Formats: sequence, structure tokens, C-alpha cells
Amino acid sequence: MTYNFNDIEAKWQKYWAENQTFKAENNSEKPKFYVLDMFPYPSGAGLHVGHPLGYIASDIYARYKRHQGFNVLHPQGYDSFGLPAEQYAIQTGQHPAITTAENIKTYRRQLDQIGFSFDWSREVRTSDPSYYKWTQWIFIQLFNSWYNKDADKAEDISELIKIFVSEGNSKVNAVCDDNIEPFSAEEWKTFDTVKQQQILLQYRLTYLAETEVNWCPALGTVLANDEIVNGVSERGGHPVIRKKMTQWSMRISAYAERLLQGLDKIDWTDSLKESQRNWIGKSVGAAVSFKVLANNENGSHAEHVEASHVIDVFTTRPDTIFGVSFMTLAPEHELVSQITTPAQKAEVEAYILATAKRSERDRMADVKTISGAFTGTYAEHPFTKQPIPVWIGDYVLAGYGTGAVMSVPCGDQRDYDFAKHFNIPIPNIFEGVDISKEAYASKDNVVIANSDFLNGLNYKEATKKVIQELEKLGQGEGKTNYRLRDAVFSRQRYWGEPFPVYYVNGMPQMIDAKHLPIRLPEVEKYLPTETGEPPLGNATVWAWDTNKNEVVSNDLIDNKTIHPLELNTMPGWAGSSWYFNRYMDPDNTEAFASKEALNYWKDVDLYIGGSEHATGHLLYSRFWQKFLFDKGLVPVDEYAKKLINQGMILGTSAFTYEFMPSFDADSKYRYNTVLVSNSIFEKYKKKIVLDDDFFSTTFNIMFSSYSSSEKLKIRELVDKGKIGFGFMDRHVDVALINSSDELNVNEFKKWRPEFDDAIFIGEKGEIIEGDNDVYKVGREVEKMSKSKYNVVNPDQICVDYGADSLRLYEMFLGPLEQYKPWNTAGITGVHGFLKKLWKLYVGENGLLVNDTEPSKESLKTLHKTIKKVQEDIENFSFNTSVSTFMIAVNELTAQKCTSKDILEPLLVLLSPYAPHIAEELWSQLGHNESISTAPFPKFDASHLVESSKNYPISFNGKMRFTLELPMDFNAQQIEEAVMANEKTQEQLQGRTPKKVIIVPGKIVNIVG
RNA sequence: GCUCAAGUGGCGGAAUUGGUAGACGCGCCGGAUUCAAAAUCCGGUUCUUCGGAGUGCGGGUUCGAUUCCCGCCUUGAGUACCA
Repeated sequence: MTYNFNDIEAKWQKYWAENQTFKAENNSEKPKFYVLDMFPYPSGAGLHVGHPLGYIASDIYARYKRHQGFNVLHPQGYDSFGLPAEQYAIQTGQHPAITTAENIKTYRRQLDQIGFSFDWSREVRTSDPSYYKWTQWIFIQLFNSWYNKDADKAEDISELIKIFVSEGNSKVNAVCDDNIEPFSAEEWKTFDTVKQQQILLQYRLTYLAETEVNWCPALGTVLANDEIVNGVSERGGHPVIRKKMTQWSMRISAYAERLLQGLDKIDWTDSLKESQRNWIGKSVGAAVSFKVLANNENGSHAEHVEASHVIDVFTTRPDTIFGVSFMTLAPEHELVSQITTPAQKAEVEAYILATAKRSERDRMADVKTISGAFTGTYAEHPFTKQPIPVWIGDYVLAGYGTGAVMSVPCGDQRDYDFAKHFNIPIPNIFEGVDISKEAYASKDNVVIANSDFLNGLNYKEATKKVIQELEKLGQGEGKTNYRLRDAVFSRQRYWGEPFPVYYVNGMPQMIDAKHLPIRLPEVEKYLPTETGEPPLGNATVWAWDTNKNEVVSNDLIDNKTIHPLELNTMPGWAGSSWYFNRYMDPDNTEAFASKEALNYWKDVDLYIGGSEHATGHLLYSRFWQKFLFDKGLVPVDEYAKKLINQGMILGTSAFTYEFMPSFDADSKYRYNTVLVSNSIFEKYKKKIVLDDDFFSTTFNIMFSSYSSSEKLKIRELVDKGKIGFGFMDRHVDVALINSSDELNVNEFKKWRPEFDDAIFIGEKGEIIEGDNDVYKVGREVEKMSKSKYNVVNPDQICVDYGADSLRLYEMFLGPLEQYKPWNTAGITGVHGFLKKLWKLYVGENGLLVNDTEPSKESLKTLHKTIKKVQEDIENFSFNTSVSTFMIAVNELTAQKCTSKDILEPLLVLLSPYAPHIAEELWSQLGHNESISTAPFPKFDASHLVESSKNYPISFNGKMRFTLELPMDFNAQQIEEAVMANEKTQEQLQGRTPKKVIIVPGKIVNIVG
């Protein structure tokens, strides 16, 4: 009986599906364990071998935890809203729901054939109305909430309204829009509904705000910054205009501090946490207000500039306030127009115009050019009362902090460069620091000087002191700033969740939750409308009837009872921000998940996915979870205890090399195509030698259609340097390469008929005709992609070697977190291992396993393996356990082990990695239940006790030979035995050792 | 620029607390089997001037360093005028 993996795998996949072997129960006496993969976007290309890497790792862990007696939740689903399906719809008219469903089918087939232990009864799809009903529901909850800073949590908007009614908004400590006008309770009551709704929007956790976007009228679409080059569209060169659009935003900034603090509670990788910390960008410092001096005090004529203006700045270095020699505002700063003197007006306006023309990208890319303009106005230093010139400069960003800085050239390199460029003084306020060449930006080793009451203090002391003094003046306070911006939540796309929102008098109204889901309407075209509205603007049945509570035809809109619906859809991260909770109770129609299910499963114990989601999905989902927690809707405020990023599997691209001449333009010469093997390319790639065999032979081949005299003429041109030669490399499909990097020339010609007449020169330098020589390709590691022809499909691997081989090999490639290249040739190693394993159990005449007593060696092999595999799984070191299995099978084969006491537990160890072969052999051993129900073998250290040790004997730290000595020898006995050994004397060559280091059970090191 | 990660044979990688560097596998070389090939099995495979040398480079700590410390170099990822 041979190892017929195709039959075995099909058999057990069917068995698992029919018996629902991996269905998780929401009620169980067992402890729970939740293993989650980041769910995939089902793309049309299907899976390649890189995609399942993380799924295999999590599957091994999930299966291991089942053997350990846990009730394991290991679900899978699809993040099925998204751009590619929509692009395809635009091109073909095919409804995205149809392509998405087809793609999911392909994914499911591919996932099934790898033998994952997913509980498919819990599958979710974000584009399914029964799922996005709850995405819409959560959106409504966000709309109906505000962030109370005093309670440090989200609260219902009705609480806020109560406060407004009883005392106005002056005491409200909320995260909200800037510049909200204060009002009293009486005023609130006099406001009309629209006014009240406008005010409430400024507090809600999701709110409408005007945002500037790049609008291209010719293309009828919004463009991202990187789609615009020199002010025109990258495609077609159409003009682009800045347009304000009303967009939904999420007030994630309210959670900045909690998102930061929460990182300390969760076991995620340091690099990922670091990314999130950088993204949140907390800086601690001070807010300082500088009074603008009325211009007449400075001899200017601009009487209209009043002293009441104040420039607010944020600084992380309030300790350097005496080093301020100018202030800089962003050109877009709203005060600029108000404070500029008539004399400077022309210059300032020209500068603003010039910077406005430059795109954000240009400004960011061009950091070196220093530019700016003086406003003509001065501000007053809060302590010295000296006038400080106010400049504008585009190195100050309008979007960060207050859009204005106090410039301290001695302590900030950008301020320093600006000051040098415009000849502004650079006062030094650091004791013993040379600032003649550059600023001293460090906070360490600072002793403040020339700074009045701060003299002699260090950074910390001075910061504390100056904030106290600023507070006394009422011109500043300690402040913390975050880089994290509120997130735009609207997309001008079709294939996303519709908002449960209609508009009355321009104000957004939530549809009552009991009428959800609001389904995506049908549209004729998936493009934006001619008037620039999002694709939903094409829908003819897209209005809300507030009497019937249903979506009705647009014709009926009367703005009394029937109102227009929102035309934007939600972004990709909406559905993925809470799906991990839905898996706990996926079919619930009353809630996004029941309280019981949420309290039983609570959170994800292990989450595996790619690091590309570090600041997107993984931040937004933490934000939503914290919000749901505040509202008492989930029991924990961090949803994933442990997270691992799997590395990417890279492709090993293959290249052919064409050796070709480079003629001057309009050459009449025609030549034969010559492809050379890799070693020839390697030999000549740097320099082509004109007077050796290779060149003369190849030259003759290339120009074989010419007469000898003509060839001589061409050769002359070559020697004169008129014709040069070089190599052209081309990607070749890795499917045409064998395990020795040899190209199948005939198949290649079928794949690329234009090379039908090409001449192939092989490794030996011979023209390939039959099998006289071989053509080897060059290889390079690159990202796996269709265009590089290095994509390897798991389907073919499963056919040729089986899913168990694929699973083992993906793990065997290297550490889970690392980037590593795929090379299909290597799979024969793990495949051979499985065959060897099979032969250990099954001989030509049937099962070999019997009830003989296991030998000491076999017991040692088994327990060594149990220990190592258990440690490896718990450390996510799956590559090393594959090696361990190989060693175990090699040893047991050598021992001719047939004992059931050894071979049965070995199958349980292996089953998380290679579940199909393990199930098959398990059932052949007489078991009727799935191996997944078997307990994990117990490690017994007594089998590993040794009576002797093969000591490495080192001389000055270098191992020279080994010596077998009894384990119970003490240090003195060891030393005697070692010194008496003739090899020791040989090494010493008569010298007396200075010292002998002996660590019993470990090593012997002789010094001298 | 900053932050993070990583540099070990021809290749993927191993060495878990400082203790025999190169486990395991691929590839390659040699052999057995075969009419032949595939498959399978056995042996070898860091380099070497055969003394030794050797884990990106230069130092240091130690009896002993891939592992710890200091300084650099290279590669990859993220981020970028963040005050």
C-alpha cells in the first residue's frame, strides 16, 4: 500500500465537512480559545502560495489547542466589499455582487483543499446585507454618541442634550470641533431644529464636515494626491480642481490617548505597536499665546491691525521660550490676512499664491528650499515684552497643531535654517553649546542660559517652571498634542455599505434601527454621475419615505415626508472593524452578537495577519471596540490579546538572457536571436570579451545569414565600437523551470512563439539541439506577482504533492514572521518525509504497527519530539518542529520501530501540521473518532535521562575533540580523565595548562 | 533624516538561559538498483596552503561570544518639514 495522498486528503476533507468536526459550541465546559485570521478580500486572481501561510500557522495552533482540551473558535469569512470588484463592474457592467460571489467560490475551494479546520458554519461576508445591517447599526450608535472627557468615555447624545437644556454648553468638557460658540440653556431652547442639529453634529462621534478633495471634472472622479502630476491628472492630463465636499468623519481623535495606553495591555509585536504609537503621535509640551502688537506701536501705518489678535502656538520645548527670535505662521493661517501690513501685503500675497500652486506633494518632497515672507507685524514676547517679527513660511503646516510656531533657531534645525536664510538673529540660550553651525535640538544635557528665571535649569525643570509662569500670565498651559487626525469615512464608490442616512433641510437624519438593513440600490452605471455625484446618484429608487419607512423612487421626493438618501458609501475598513465579534454569534438577527456569546468568547486569543494593516484596520478596529465597550456593548476594550504578523512569501523569478547587439539608429542589419544560459551571462555581464571563443562563435551564429565578407564588415564596426553588445533579461514563467533551474526550451517556445527561431546556448556553451546541453535560467527573489511570472498556485502543489506537503513546506521555509522566498523544488524534502512516515506504519502487506514493547531508544525519540514540538508550537516556531518530525522519523526508521506505544502518540503530535495523513493512519490503527479529539501526548522527562555525556574538549575556547564520560563524574574526575587522555597531551604539546574550566554535563575548556 | 526588523555554506534556514556553529531540507558530487529513465536507497558536501580560519565590518567584556556591550556598514519595512 502506497501513500496515496490525493485520495486520503479528499476522504478526510469530506469527513470533516460531513461530521462538522470543527464546529465550535457557544456553551461548553471546556475553556475557550479564539484563533482568528485576518479575513481575506476575495480577489479574482485566487490564492497563491503566499496567501495561506498565516492560515496554516493559525490552523496548526487551533488544532493543537483542541488536542489540549480547549473549545476552539477558528472561523473564516470574507472582507467582500472593495475596489477591484467595482473596477471590474465599471469595465464590464457585471454587478460586483456576482463577481464577488464567484471569487468567494474559488477562494472556498482553494481553502478547503488545504484542509483547514475552520468552522464554516460561522462564515461572514461584509457585503452581505445581514452583516452590513449591523455595520450600519454601529454607525448609528456612533452618530448618537459624544465623547465626555470628564468621564473619559463615549456617552449617549441625549445626555449632552440634557446638559444643553439645563445649563448650555459652557461647562461641557467634550472632544468636539474647534471654535464652537458658547450658548446658554435659554439660547439653546430658542434655536430652531436645524441650528440644534448643526451644533450636535460638532459633538457627535461621527459627523459631517467639509473636506477639500481633488476633483477632476473631465474624468468625473475624485483623485488621490498621487494620481495628480503637476496639477493635472496623471491619466490624460486633465485639469484638477480643489473642491470642498461634505464628508462623514469619525472622531477617532477622541480615543487617541486610550488607543496609546491600550497598547501596553496587549501582546502585539513591538514594531506594530511602535507604528501605532508613531501614527498617534503624542507630543507633550505647552500651548502658548503671543499677543500681536498693534502696528502703530512699531511705526507702521496699518492702524487696522488691532492689539486684540493673539497667535496661539504649540511647542514641545517651552523651556526654550527665551530663544524665540521670530514666529512663523502657515501661509494658510487665518490670521495672515488680518495682520499683514499694507507695506508687506504684495509680498505676502505673492508668496501665498506661489505656495498654493505647489501641491502638498511638492511641498513635502522639496524640503530643502527655504521660502517665506515677513508680514510686517510683530508679536509680544510674553516675558521680555520685546517685539518678535511674525513671518509666514510653508515649512509650517496648517494641519498640525495650531498652524503656527514660536521659532527658536538655536534649538530647532528648521527654524535655524529659516533664520540663516532671512538673516534673523539666532540668540543662544544653551550654556556651553556651539550653535555657529547648526541648532542644538537635543533635550539632553541642556543647561538653559540667557533666560531670566530659567537660567541654570535643565530641560525638565525649565519646562515645569515656564508652564507655571505662563499660567500666571494667563498666556499658556501645559498641553498634549496628537498627530492622529479624525478619519474620513465617506467614499464616492458603489461597492460599499450604504449609510442609513437621509437628509432633511440638508441635515442628516438616521433611519430607525428597526428598518435596517438599508440595501445597496441597483444602478445602471457604476461611475459617478455627470454632475459629479457618487455612483449612488445613478440610482432611481433611492429616497426615504418616513411614513412607510422604506426606500422609494426618487420621483417621489417632496422634502416633506420623502427625502433623499446619502449617496456616499462607507470605506473598506467599516466592515472589518468589528467582524471578530460577529463570528461569536454570526446568525443573530436581534443584535450584532448576543450578550451570552460575547461574554463567553470575550476576545481573540490569537490573531494572525499581515503587518500592512498596522495603522489602518488594526487601529480603526481598536477604536470601534473601545467605543462599543464604552456603550456596554462588548465586555472588553481590547479585542485581540496576542497578535502575530506573518511575513510575506516572495517569489523566485526566473530570467532568460538575450545576447544582442545595440546598433546605431536606422541600422539595416538583421540578426538571429540568441539566448544564453545563466553561467554565460554571469561570466560576461560586466564586460564582454571580443576576442574569445564565446564571442566569435556567437557572432557567427547571429549573423549567419550574411556572407563572410559582409560579416567582416560588421565585425569591423564592432571593433571600432560602432556596434556594442549587451544582455537583455526577461522574466520567464517559473512553471517552465525544473528543480535544477533548467528551462524547458520546447515549452518555452510554445509559451513565447516569437522565440521559435531563437538559438539557445547552454551551460557548456553549445547550441541546444536535443539534450546535448541545458539552458539554465537566472534567478532573483522578488515579490510574488502575475507580471513577474513567479506566482505559484497552491492548487497544482496540492495535486502534485498534497495539502499535507504544502502545509509542512510553508512552515518549513523559515520563521513565520520573516520574509522568505518560495522555491517549489524544495517541497520534495517534506514530501519525501511524509512518504517515509507512511512506510513506518504501512508496509507492502499492510499495517506494520503492533503491540511490541517500545525500545528505550524509541521512547527517547518520542519524548524528545513531544517536548520540542510542544515548545515550538507555543513559541510559534513551526519551522523547527518540521525538522523535529523529520529527525524523529529518521531515527524511528533506523530503530525499525513498530511499537504502537510510540507510533500512535507520534500521529497526534503531527496531526496539527499534516492532518490528513494523521487522520488516515489513526483510523488504520483502529480508531473510529477523528484524531482531533485525541489528547496531546504527555512529556515524560525520565526517558531522556542519560548515563554518559560526550564532552566537547576545548582548548582556548576552540573545540578540538570529544570525550565520552559518565554523567555522574564530578569536576575533579572529569579533569583527571581529560588530562590523562593522549589527545589532550597532543594538543598541549608539553605545555602546562594555566586553567581548566569544567562545567559538568556541559563542556571542558583548557586554557594555556 | 527618524523608527523598527534583519545580516550565518551554493540556497531556505538551525543553534530557546554565553558552552560541540552549520541541525533539518533543497541543490550538488559519488555509489547501489535499472536495458534506460523516474522513483528509491547508501555515502559525501563551510572554506582551507591541512597548521588552521570562520556567523556583515572594527573594537570590547569573558576560560569561552552567532548570542552580551560600544562604534560602523549593508539590506528590507514603515514614516516623513509633527514645532
